[in-house]
Amino acid sequence: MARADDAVEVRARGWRTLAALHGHIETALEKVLHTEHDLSVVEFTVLDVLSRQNGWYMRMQQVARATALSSSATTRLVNRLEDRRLLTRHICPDDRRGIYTELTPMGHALLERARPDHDRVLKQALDTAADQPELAPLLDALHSLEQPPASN
Amino acid sequence: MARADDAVEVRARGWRTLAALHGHIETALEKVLHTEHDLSVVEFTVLDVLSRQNGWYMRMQQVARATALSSSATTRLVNRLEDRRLLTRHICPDDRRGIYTELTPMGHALLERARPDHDRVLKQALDTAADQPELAPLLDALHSLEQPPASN
DNA sequence: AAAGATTGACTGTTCAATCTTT
DNA sequence: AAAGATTGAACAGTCAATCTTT
Repeated sequence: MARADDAVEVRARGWRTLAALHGHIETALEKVLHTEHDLSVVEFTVLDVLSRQNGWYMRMQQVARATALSSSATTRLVNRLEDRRLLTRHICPDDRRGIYTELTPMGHALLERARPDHDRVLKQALDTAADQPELAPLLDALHSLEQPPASN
Repeated sequence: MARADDAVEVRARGWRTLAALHGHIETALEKVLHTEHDLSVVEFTVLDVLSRQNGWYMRMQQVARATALSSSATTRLVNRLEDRRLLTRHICPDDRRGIYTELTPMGHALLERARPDHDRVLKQALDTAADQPELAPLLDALHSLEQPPASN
């Protein structure tokens, strides 16, 4: 009975499961990135995202969206990375309100040093998650995701 | 070429997608729960988890695991909720190191007041996520999750 | 000595207010 | 006036150290 509430319950359970898996992975990544490379997960994410911009630039707002952070948190995050000489800021020439960010060679180097640890621990976290059978549908979905729209 | 790296790339893309979806939902829930009920998402989660314990009790460590929080953050979280008279602490009688927590009637009442907003915004967030076709496999997986092992 | 919980010091995040450019 | 980015104040999180109980 109470069949009408089923969809609500299913969504809530799905969300709890998603949040649990996310927390499990994030905790594992946070630990290795912080101890080995003095990077938080969101800092690694920014380096990774910026490394993918070839020939174009992201503004602060776009970085904020890519990380699900507020714009003030993004300012401070970019400050930290700039202070460590991992990226540089440029004023956007055709709209001087906008700020472009770009990885330095040091930023690229740190990212590529951190990436193997990131990838290894990500695999570990997914493997241990697979021990909980109720996560199986979610884990299956993760590796059946579409390629992002190819740029060439 | 570089076929051996494919699995690594697939996992990394899956993780980015999962994190993006998680951030999208969490931001939406955070906003409504905070403005309407002065609750953060993790505070709501604790109330929800505690409301499911009927006849037994969770210790602090279990609350910490359920929320992917450190034990010190859990202590402070439970402090906040206790200060608001939403739950009570009991010393575990057979092992006086452990602390049990239990919702008060006020805690139950707030939870049930907040739940409709939570459920409505969760549905909204999932619906707008469905506009991004690359999230489809993940969203499908969410509502095909198994029932947790029934207790009766 | 180890397990469970808490406290202190520090870092990072948010909201609201501000400053600059359009 | 609105958009983009930054700053100040308050709050929430982590790690390391501590206290109590087993």
